[in-house]
Amino acid sequence: MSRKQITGIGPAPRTGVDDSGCPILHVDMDAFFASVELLERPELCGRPVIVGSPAGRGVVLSATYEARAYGVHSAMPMSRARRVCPQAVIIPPSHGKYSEVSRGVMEIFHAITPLVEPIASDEAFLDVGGAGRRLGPPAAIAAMIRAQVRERYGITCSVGVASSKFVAKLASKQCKPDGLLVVPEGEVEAFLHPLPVSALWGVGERTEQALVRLGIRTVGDLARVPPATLRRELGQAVGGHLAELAWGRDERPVTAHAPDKSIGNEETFAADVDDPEVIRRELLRLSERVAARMRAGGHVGRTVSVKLRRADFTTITRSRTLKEPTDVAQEIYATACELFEAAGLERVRLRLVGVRMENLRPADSTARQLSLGERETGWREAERAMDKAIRRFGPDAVLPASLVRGRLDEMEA
DNA sequence: TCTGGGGTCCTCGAACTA
DNA sequence: TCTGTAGTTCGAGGACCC
Repeated sequence: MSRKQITGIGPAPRTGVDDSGCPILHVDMDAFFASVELLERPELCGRPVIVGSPAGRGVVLSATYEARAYGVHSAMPMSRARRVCPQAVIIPPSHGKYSEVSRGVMEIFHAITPLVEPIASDEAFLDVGGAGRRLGPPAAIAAMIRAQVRERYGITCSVGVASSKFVAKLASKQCKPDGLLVVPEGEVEAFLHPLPVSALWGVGERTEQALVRLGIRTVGDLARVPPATLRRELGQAVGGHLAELAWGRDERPVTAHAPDKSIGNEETFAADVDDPEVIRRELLRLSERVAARMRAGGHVGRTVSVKLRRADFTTITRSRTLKEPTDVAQEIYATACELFEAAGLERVRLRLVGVRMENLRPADSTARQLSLGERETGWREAERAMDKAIRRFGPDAVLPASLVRGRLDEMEA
């Protein structure tokens, strides 16, 4: 196979790489959070560094390649990470810093094409099909992006260049860290088929197990199975999707503005909790956070969903669709409490609670119906006033009374 | 060997509606 | 009016992603 891996930050890749049918770029920052931390602490370069909560329950958010060499990976429980790599320097996360760098990197992308689809703070798809005349072929644009990110922020990224999002994503993963990989249109199958099925987007632990039971271990194995068999074994959507991906077929366009579908917050307690009062207080805190985010984003939502995770990690969700959409924390909280009570988990030890709003729509497209007897001013206006105070004086400027009481209880304890 | 937090999407059964 | 059917919506849970 003749796919070309180009590493380093040269101005344009050498000739011979056929990137003509490859307008899609997937840019993925290397060990993003850890790299940002090293900018402030250059003395740690070359040492194993883990970003994650140093105490309590938590998982690894990011790790340098030196830490990964010991088997540390993201989402690994911190307690285990400390055990496999005791010499690692552990840095608590500072999300504000990462957001700032992320915004800057996204600006670099937007200067190249308006067709930027962010997937997370550290990766995005770009469609550079329309930028060729101005900036050159896709591989040259990819090299330029890598150079600019390194120059402006001192961190590295890897870029996959391909004819589709899915192949570009696999390509960037294959060339990590600090690499650039073009998969020419005519070589997609040769690139894909030797890869393990777990490399495919949408194949996690469960699906991989199901595929292995069918004797399918590589993407090539998968490609040889009739799509009808995959649909029967894995379901219509997943089976059909994987049958297409195995041949590199992925028609999804790069979409710059995908609307939010849900907004939620959840919290894992430092120790399991079975006191319904404490849980209700947490539901209020989460409802406040969710509602504030919805108002800030100009959303209202109709479905309130509550997530409750027991001490044994089994999780249940309960949801209810309201008659009218809302962005009012008190309405969300009242529904969340009803759902919690209806779940019958009072006095059950819980490790996590969450509140999520689904069925979102723009607030300005929704004429709100006042219910019979409802005053025109109320919680909605009070919460908007709270938003203003918080913007001016900080997040602790205004709190519901029960949260203030809760905080006092914590201080006294 | 203990599992965060923020999301999306899919499946399936029940309830509802035409 | 009752019954069966088919389509749609809702709710719960699970799998997956970063």
